[in-house]
Amino acid sequence: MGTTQLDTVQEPKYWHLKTVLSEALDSEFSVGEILPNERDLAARFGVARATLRQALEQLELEGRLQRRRGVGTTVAPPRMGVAVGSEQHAWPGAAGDAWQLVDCTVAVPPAAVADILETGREEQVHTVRRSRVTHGQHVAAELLYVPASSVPALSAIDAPSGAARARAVLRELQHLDLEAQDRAVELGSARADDAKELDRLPGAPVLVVTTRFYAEGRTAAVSVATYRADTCRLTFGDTGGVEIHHDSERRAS
Amino acid sequence: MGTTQLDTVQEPKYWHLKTVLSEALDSEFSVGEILPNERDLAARFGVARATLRQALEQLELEGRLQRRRGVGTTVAPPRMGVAVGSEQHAWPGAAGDAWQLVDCTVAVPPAAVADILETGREEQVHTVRRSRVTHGQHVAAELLYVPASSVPALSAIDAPSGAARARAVLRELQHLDLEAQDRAVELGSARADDAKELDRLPGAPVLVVTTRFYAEGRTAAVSVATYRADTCRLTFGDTGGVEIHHDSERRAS
DNA sequence: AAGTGGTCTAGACCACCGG
DNA sequence: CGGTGGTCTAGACCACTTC
Repeated sequence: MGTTQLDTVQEPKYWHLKTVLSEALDSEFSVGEILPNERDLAARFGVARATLRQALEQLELEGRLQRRRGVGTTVAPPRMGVAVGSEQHAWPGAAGDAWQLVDCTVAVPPAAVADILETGREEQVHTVRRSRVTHGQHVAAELLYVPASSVPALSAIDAPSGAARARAVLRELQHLDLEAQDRAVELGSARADDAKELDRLPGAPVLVVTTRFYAEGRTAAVSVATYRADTCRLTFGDTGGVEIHHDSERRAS
Repeated sequence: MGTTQLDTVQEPKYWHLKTVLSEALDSEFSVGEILPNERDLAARFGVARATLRQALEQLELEGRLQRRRGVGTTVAPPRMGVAVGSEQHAWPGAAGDAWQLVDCTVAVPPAAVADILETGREEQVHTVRRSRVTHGQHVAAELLYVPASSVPALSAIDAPSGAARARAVLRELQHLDLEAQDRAVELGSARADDAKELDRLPGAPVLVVTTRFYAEGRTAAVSVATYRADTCRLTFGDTGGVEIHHDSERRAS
């Protein structure tokens, strides 16, 4: 990349810098390539390191860069498309649904979830933890909240623990008649536990997908899935039964 | 809020600070209330202003705070739910669809859009600009790209300009038989023009919703809608025909 | 003019990864 | 161990809003 001077304009330096870097990434770097370190880059552009970092943060947010402490900054591959619309309505755990069981506990859910489930704010529910791996990348962590009333066959005490218990909860769920589901997407920042599972630092930007499952006229379960915002593009197949071909579900290694 | 000391722990100060502030927001502030200014807050917690700002940035990202230059930092209302799933498939511009026409130009779209449309990268297309207002708030800016081949009745030169031209393009679109649509959501940062329309600074986090409209076996139009990530929760109605009642579509003033 | 948040600097030290 | 990105400081000045 050239050592182009930053013109003295009435535009924040970090914004200008981001543009310059972005163009350099397009033309002079290939996916996976390592950039010079932050101190060198800052010196090359004649700005303080903090300013340079502001530009890099933006580019990372847009999925153009990937930074790892102790390693360096690399050019990120294009975001991968991750199907969220879920082909037809199906309970979590239906045949091969891209999610991998981690474990299951019984715990009091966050107040926001309790309100949606219409359980009391102190009431414990089954909490299944799952994680999603796509194209070899860890892209999402999920917590699935299932009130005991949705899986009456499961006694809270006799079920085995961990993954076996998780399987049991999901198996019981399939017995219910799924009437509808409801989804919302919003921006969030990764909690410490999710961040660890996603191999990011706490606070990393994530797309939070909240899904509400309806059965027997009420909310039978709620899923809160946390997707890495830097590497994922969430896709919703709304194709009305028509088969669509994409050549865009790619991700270079 | 208390002047609680930040314990010396092995956890970033800004992270701890964010937690403390978050709890204070829950218990001691109400929506719309103005926080003390950044210099005072930093002094009160015994940290540098930059560190305090890191915590505030996180809270703003999560939609808990709203900051405005020259004004101050206020407690944000809960995010508003914005329907994106679009009740059944429909062309943009169908009866009362929450969007407001701004204008229309003929221009070369970004390369990524040209690729999806399968037009040449130099080919000009109709570009309709719309904006979305929900609950009195400016929540989204959209660019709708329509190749001339999708609206053959419109000659590129004789159509009127501005909003009138936009209406004409949308009217012609309705004549096509919409076969399917396809949607993706990803995180982005606001370009200067979108930022201005959304009353944010350039670079503000946005949720970018890309919708592809299929008709006559090909992609007939592409919409790129930019939603304010701080104030919006995108909802997708996947309710399979069942009527669902929410009590959550609220937004305090 | 006064007060706010936004940008920027030039340093320092820390946590983590790799050889 | 050396090198990387992550955190933090204590200042300064700027852009904007409000009065």
